[in-house]
Amino acid sequence: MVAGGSKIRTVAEPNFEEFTDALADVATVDDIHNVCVRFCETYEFGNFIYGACIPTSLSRPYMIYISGYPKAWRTLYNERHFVRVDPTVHHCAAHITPVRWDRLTSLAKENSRIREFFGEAEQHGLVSGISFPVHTARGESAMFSLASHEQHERATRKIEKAAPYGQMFTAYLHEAVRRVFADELLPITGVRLTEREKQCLLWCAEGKTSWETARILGISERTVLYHIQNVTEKLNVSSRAQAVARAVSLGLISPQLD
Amino acid sequence: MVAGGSKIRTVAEPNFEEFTDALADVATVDDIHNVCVRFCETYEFGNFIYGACIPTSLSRPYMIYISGYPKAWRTLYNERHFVRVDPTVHHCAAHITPVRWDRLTSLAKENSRIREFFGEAEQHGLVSGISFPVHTARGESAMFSLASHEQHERATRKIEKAAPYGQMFTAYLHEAVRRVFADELLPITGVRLTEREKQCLLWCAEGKTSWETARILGISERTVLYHIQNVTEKLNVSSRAQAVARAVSLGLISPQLD
DNA sequence: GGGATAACTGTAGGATCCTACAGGTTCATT
DNA sequence: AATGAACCTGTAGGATCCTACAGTTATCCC
Repeated sequence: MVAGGSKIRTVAEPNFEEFTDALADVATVDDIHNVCVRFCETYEFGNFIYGACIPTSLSRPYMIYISGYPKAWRTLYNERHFVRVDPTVHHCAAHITPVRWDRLTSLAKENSRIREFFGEAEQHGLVSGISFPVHTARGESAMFSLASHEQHERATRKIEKAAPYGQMFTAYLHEAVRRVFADELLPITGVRLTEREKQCLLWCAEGKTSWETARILGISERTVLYHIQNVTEKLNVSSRAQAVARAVSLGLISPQLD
Repeated sequence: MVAGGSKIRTVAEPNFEEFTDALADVATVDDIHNVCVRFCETYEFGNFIYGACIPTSLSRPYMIYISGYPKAWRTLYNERHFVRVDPTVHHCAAHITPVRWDRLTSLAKENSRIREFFGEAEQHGLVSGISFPVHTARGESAMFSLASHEQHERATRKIEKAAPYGQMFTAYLHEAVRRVFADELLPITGVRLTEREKQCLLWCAEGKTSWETARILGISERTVLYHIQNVTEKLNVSSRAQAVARAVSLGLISPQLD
């Protein structure tokens, strides 16, 4: 039953569980940073960066970065607003599969801003690499990139080797970050809605009026308004449409799996 | 720079790119099924199943299954509504990391329905295994499970070995499924909003009234109402709150990354 | 008993939304 | 020249929402 039509080859494989175990234990951002550094070294990359975008009950999402990139590059990146140009960010925002940077060079040919971006990155020793996206059911998105100063051709082998481990590492990494930041994020993401509040908001998101929801739940229309009002206060919003938007992106409301 | 503190060991590693390449080429569900079968065999598992839940502009999400499970088990699973009990489904709905089934047995001790579920699964040769979740920016969620008839202890080695590849395979698998179903899903997920419609809906989701949005966009309030109305027709909904819910879960509206 | 919390209900007025009617401009494609 | 798509605007009436004021009931915990 082993290996249908696939070739088997023998390579050195690092002990991956070391990293998942380590990430399960981290308590601080520094701990996480250290695990990332070790991962990076193990797979022979010079730099890494992790970034996450977490929706909140505030008007702006909460951004988290854990950087193993040169500080000069990070500064330039922010000053020049490269996040708007960076094709790895665009890929990771839309996809779930990793992207090798050499697959993005075709974009650079057409777009001068992207070409400029890659040029500047190279100046800072970020030549080849791979980026891993991850998205959660709560609408959070994150990405983890591994970078090398080597040219694409020379780095291909180690990029391919690291790919599956990087993908899985990214998932564990994000869950670890989420744990470490849990306390800090609780007030803006950990909004607790009562059962009734959820029900009323859910029916609202399904297009029902307050009167219809009242009939469905067997309570008065006034009570439905009352619950919706409590929700808008908890979510710090000013209309039921906005409440629904927040609730959906925070994962407080979700479609049935059944 | 090689391998900081991590142990290096030597194992046989299947050629993983074979699968990503194959998934990039698939055109039908059968093609996908065959790739899954090969993946399954390569990593020495007897059964697999893939399931996806895709939000639509209809009231119910679209469900897709690609099954390499025994038919008798699938039938029983549906009849008994095991999807509500199945702890792998619950894990994958909430998490982004894979879950080994032996880690879920503690739940079975406390909950008789879960215990019953695992008992029935064993009867059908599904004893040990691992499930991989994946979520997309568009609010889609999917999972891929690999199952073996062997007891947990005996299967641990191959589960650990398959884990990183399974995780990455699941991502490519889901993107392949999404491509194959693109035409079929287009009318219910591929709703196209015009630039103005998006702007109006976005400000609505940010809590602005039509009048405020009109001021922001420099148009009349009537025109904002007109665009919102077009959106509700395109999304097949009856209120702006419902339109916002659909738009957010379909990924038509998203928070700024900047 | 007091305090906190969740759930529930009523009245009322102004703000906002929804819908139906009726019309216009611009631009690209056929 | 005609068609369609996107964008734009107005009036008007009824439906619905939002908010403020003003309560009741039940439960759980200190």
